[in-house]
Amino acid sequence: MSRKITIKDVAAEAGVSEATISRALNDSPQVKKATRQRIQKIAQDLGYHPNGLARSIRVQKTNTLGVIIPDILNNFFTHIIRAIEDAAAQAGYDVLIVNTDEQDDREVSALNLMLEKQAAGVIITSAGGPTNYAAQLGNTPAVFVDRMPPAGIATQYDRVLVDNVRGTQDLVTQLIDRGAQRVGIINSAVSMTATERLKGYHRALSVAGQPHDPAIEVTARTDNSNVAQMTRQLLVNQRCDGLLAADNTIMDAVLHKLPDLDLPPFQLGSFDDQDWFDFLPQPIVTAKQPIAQIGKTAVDRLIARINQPDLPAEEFRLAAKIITH
Amino acid sequence: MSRKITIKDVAAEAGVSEATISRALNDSPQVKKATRQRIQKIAQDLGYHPNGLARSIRVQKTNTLGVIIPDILNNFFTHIIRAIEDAAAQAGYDVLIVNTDEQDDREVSALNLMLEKQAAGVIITSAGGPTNYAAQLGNTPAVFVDRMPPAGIATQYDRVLVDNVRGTQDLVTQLIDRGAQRVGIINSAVSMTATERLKGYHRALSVAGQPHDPAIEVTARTDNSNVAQMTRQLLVNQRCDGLLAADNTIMDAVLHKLPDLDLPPFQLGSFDDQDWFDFLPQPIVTAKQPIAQIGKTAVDRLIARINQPDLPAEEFRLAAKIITH
DNA sequence: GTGAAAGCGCTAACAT
DNA sequence: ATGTTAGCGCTTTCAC
Repeated sequence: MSRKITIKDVAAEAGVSEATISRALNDSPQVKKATRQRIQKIAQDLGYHPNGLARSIRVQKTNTLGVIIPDILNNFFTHIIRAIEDAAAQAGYDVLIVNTDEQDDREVSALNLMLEKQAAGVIITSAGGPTNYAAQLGNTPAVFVDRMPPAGIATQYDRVLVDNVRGTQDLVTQLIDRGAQRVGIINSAVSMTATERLKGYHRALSVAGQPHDPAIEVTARTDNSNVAQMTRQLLVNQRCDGLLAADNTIMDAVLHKLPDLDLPPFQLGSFDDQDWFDFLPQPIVTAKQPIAQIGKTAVDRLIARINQPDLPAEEFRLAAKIITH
Repeated sequence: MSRKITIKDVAAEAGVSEATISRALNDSPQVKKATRQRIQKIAQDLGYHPNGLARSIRVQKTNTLGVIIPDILNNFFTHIIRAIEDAAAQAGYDVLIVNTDEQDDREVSALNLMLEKQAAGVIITSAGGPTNYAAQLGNTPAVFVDRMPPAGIATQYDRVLVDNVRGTQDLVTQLIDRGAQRVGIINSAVSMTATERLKGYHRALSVAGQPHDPAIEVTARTDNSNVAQMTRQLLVNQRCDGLLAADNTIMDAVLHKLPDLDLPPFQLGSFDDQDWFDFLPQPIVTAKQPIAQIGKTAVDRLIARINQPDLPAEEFRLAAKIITH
């Protein structure tokens, strides 16, 4: 098996120094055009691919952004990934994605991997557990997206996320406008998200002059294993005529349960949108996050911070849009 | 901003040579236990993370597998990614995923990126266009998954994919068993996949003693822009009482069109499964691919080839499973 | 059991 | 316009 082609091989073949090869391949203006073309052809013919690791080590920087994702099977996050990839590519960065499956220890490994690969910065959407970000990250630039780190340290980092309070308020208001008198909520297991979405829910009720009832405010487990039971609880026992699922995975679990129940008409709402909601047998209202914009904002901010590390930490809140399927 | 901590800093702090640090951190048996523990503590305290790029360059290998995906928004491929990540992690490899959005030029860039990052091997599920794999890859180990390279060169590489002929045959047979007398097919734009799925379709018809009719065998564009019109064509104009979508993206487009049409009952079938098919207003039969197994097979084979480059190229065919939602 | 020195592939001063 | 040299951070002989 032929050894890997290096710049040395190209230099030997072309009869010039390695430095000239390097210059020619990097389009340095100071190498003669004829030489450059000759060298590029030789490199091509030899099947030469520069060793990016060696390059990165020499120039002391990479063009890699690390991205930590809690659940790659979740449609919301695949859209995030795509938006991040696009924005990153446009800025000349490549992306190292790691899926943690909502496991804290995998988040720690993911971060380690990214640091070892010398990521220029990281985008974190996992933030489940007790990871000590400050200690792990050192001074690697980081932006948190969607899921936030613990309150104490959140303000040290840039954050990009949807306006949960407003989005949920608008969503619940819409359910009420459509006739719901008693809207139950199955909230998210992610703490800050849950707090904000609950707040929006309460606001909508207050504005509509409807009472709060703790009995119809329940919280899903991370794996949604209790959602089926809660769905029955709210729609049957508690006689809710409106149900809000605080994210798309919860809604999925709710939908799986509904056929078992024999229910009078009720209003259904979900934070996060899915294309296939169009196919459901009953209408559904969603708060659709501006995912592309979230991804782009995160990347732009991260790159800004890479280039200028002492920017003040900022929070970016983007508006959700109410959609009726 | 504090400079990045290197092995040199740890050596200075510990009062030993860099070589000893390296040995200690790599659990070399020849370093005294006390020394090792002392060094590991110092490294920890300093927030030292080894530079993986430098390491890779020195040992002349990486533990990175490149993965090229045509459409990260497609549920099928996110499952593939997850299976690959899991199998790779288990074998001590990390994964570099690049999404090409079905664009040939992005596939070429993706491959270049992987070669520059010195990927130990690549898994390719894109294979859309005229990429010259042999020239691009050189002797980088590669495994093709799901989408195959052009016929001429396919046999030079390992391939992992579902048994399309059998899967489609079983699927169509199921539709016929459920009462369909005239099953139309909207085939995939991916050529080899299409050929095989058409073959399975024909076989099922032959076994059932039903005639072939080219008028009800149509092909979707890559972007599915013609699927809506074809759906009407088959179900209305051609009066099919059965419709097979040859992949999940086609089925999605079909489902979006159905509400516009006012149809007598008919049988619906789809290659590829989706969880949310459960929620559809009418039953649907699918051929579910063994995705986890496909991913694991691909990774295992790739790693085998990395360790033993002159293995003969092989094809792995895995059976799909018929599911009725 | 530990240190000194070389070198992986590349680029950037500094020469010429 | 091109060559020479040094060195990025790490591991691995080869000494001791």
